[in-house]
Amino acid sequence: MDEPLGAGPTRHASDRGRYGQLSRERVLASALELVDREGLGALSMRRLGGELGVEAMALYRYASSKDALLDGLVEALHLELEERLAAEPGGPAADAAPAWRSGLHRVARTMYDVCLTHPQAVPLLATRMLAVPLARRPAAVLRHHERVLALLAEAGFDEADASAAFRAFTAWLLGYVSVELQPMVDNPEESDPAFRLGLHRIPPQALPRLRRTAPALAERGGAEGLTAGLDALLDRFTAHDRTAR
Amino acid sequence: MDEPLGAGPTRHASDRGRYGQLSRERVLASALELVDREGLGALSMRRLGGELGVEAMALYRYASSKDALLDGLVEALHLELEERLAAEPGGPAADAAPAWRSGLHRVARTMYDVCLTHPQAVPLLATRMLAVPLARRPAAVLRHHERVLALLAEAGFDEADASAAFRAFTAWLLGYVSVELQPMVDNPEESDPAFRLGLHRIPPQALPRLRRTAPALAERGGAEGLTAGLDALLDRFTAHDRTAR
DNA sequence: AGGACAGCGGATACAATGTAAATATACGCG
DNA sequence: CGCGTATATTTACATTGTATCCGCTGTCCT
Repeated sequence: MDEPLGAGPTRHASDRGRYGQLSRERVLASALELVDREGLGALSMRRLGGELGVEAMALYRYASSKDALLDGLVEALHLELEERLAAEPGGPAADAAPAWRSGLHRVARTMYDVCLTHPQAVPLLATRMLAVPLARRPAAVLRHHERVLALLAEAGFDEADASAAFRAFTAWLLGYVSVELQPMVDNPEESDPAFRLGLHRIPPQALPRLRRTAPALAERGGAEGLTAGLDALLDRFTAHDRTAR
Repeated sequence: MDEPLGAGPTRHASDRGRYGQLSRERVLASALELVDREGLGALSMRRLGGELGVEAMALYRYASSKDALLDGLVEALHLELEERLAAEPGGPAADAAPAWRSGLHRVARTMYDVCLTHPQAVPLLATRMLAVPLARRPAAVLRHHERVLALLAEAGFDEADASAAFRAFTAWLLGYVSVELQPMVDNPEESDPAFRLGLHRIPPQALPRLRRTAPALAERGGAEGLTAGLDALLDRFTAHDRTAR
């Protein structure tokens, strides 16, 4: 850590090509990897710099602040969403559902999968993303919004209903992944689901239902639970002048 | 930063009865007030100490860490929920809905109101609260869970369905308040809703639906939107062996 | 070729934060 | 009164985000 000789601050950065190696993609990918591995709390500029073999301040060329970096992670998640959607094209639905509905299912399920891959990053979706005013959200997020709106338009919603359905879609999706994926993060190595919730040491007589239901609460609803609830919500909006379904 | 005179570190804390004034309630109330006024980012131990006329370290007697303090805020929100539920007793529902259903409506609506009063604290619900394992959550939160489970049991759900319905209830409630209340925080003084989203400077031809729908997206669904969606979700779980709706 | 130049990364510095440890103070009880 | 315990303060430190300035690297122009 000390500078033994050489009064001038020389000879440092010439140790090979640590020059053009950084890029926004590399920074964000490395940040996401770090968050996946050690959680959001481990993401600091110096730490991330260390991962990339670079000084902390170098990162500021690719994200103008830490908040901007977090927004970048939100963007990265949506880019991964787009990749996955493009990978599995999901042609005309096998089941009898209309195209717009299975389209929304596919978007929701894919987002669920993305979040399952990066559970530690989920809080960013529920907070940072919503905190950013619509127009300033990363392009990938806006494209995602646009895709959902297009599917809703395809369903024949007028503007008001589409807007309501859009908000319901977003709320349900974010709420669902938050509730479902966040608990998995904290005691990850504990396989017994009942124990993972720590239901031991709930006072025995107090809160009887909670105590009884706790094991079942540790179950996951999975992507099926997501799409099932989504259908329920969507039906509510389609059922304006016709009967549900 | 220097000590001009008086070698001994005396004469400081004798300036009147700043002694037994602190309490957990006062600390949490002051913290919540500060968050309401200036946002979560303004909540630091020193700042909060300042609000209470006390040094930062004094707070550690009432919250063992900053995270514990944030959990305390989650608790405070749920205490306020309980107060409000107790205040308006909400006897037998005026409408024809069964008691359990209007009970759930009331809980959801009241929580919505609480969040409306403290929009800056909403992110804590969606992150801190879910991150804490079930059994370690504050007592008020557990009582809230118990109440919801009791209402679901009253509805005749078996354990598995009650658990699924409980998760859906929580996910929808948290997602809804997050989506609905969080944007309101950042540009609070902007009354025109379209402008609040900053839909200006969306590229004109790109994202046409988003651009067209943006004004409608700025609308709020209000508590009605919350309960409507809740009904849709609950119906999905009641409709096991009977036809939907 | 040489030399300006723009962009990249490093070095240093600073203020703000959470918090551990030791210390001083106030209150209540014998 | 004095003693003990709960309460608050002081001091200190490591960690964080980030402003600023500087040297280095590669490119392009003449």
